[in-house]
Amino acid sequence: MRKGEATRARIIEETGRQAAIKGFGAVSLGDVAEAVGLSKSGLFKHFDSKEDMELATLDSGFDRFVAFVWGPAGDLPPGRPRLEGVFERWLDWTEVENAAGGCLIMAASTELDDQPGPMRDLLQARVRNWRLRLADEMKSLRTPPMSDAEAQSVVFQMKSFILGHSELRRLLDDTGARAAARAAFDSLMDRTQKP
Amino acid sequence: MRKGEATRARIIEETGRQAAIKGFGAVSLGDVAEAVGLSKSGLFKHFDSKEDMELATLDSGFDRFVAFVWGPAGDLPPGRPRLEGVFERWLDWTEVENAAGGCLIMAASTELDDQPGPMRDLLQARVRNWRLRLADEMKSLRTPPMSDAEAQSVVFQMKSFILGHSELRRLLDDTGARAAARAAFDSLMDRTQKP
DNA sequence: CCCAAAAGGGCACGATCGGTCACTTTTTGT
DNA sequence: ACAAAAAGTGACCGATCGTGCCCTTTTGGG
Repeated sequence: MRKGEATRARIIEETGRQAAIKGFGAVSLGDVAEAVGLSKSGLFKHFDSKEDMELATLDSGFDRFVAFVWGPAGDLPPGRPRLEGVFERWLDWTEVENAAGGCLIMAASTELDDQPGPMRDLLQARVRNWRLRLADEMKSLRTPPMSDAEAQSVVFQMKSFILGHSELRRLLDDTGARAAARAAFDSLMDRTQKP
Repeated sequence: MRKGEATRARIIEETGRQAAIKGFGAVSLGDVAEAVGLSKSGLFKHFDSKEDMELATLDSGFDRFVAFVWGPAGDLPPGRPRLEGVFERWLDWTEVENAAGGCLIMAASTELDDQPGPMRDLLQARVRNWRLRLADEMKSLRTPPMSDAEAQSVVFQMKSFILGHSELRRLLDDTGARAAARAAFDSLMDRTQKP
């Protein structure tokens, strides 16, 4: 049962890559099967249906995202250094690590936000959880800690700059995207830290 | 030749609606034809191909966007009042005017940013143009006017808050999305106006 | 009213869609 | 080494995909 897991992982990886480019709705089983060197029917030994495959891809994609972005930041001291590390890795995630299609989660968010179902539910739950983690970290920026409402407001702006950076970089081919995002985030941190 | 134009407009409207929800790649001619009460072959009397239809939809969608968001702001005095009007209408556009699937342009931006072709080219050109218009307006916030670089930085943040608002509202079902976006934008305008 | 042009329907095409089934090959635990 | 379980194949299903062709209906200008 070892071989199967490896194949399953390869399928998930390939599905994620294609979904980030074309969107989940435009990914076909045939394309994935061919890219991964399997027959279409071979896919069904690892997933019950296309939706099952998509759910596994989204869930695993989120795991990889959190590990990539938060992982290295765990070594940094809490508060601003850690938040800056997270922001930097987040930028890396969209423009370096996923050079082909950008961030799968971001693509899925705008694709699925108006389509009720298990995919949207999963996405919503995990994004909410991620924002909570960020908000918690925000509080340690000040003593005494800021209110939940203020922390959420800062998280909102942080995420906004990530989204803005992605558009600037991926759609508008603006090489200054990273600098723009970093400047906006630094200013936000300055304002948040001091009264 | 009057009747045809009306039908063409209905097709474009329906295509835009569906594309905002499912993405352009997942819109089928059959679905559009049925929704507007035509046969599939009837569509081809108005468009040469599916891509032709999509291009017309995106172009027309952008026209409607600019008319809706910028139109009413033309009556407001230049500078901050006008920019606040634009921002407010922009929020309306994503959550009120397009209640079903949100902003078509935003959906298309994340879907097409990694797919080279005429659709991406059109989108890129029109988004760039829109940002230039905003940047021009930004300059009249201060005397003497701010630099191009600074104006672009403010536009970047403004657009970021629009994107952040959309995610908060449409994916996370957060009713405080509008307040969060407005607060962030107000703060940005304050900082930009004063030295 | 008339008639050309525009608008639209019917139908079929090859390709591909997600998915099933029976079968063969490979891997794995013992 | 062997049998059971897992992994993978190929043929095939009904439905739908985008599109072209030919026919009928509707429309609008003279």
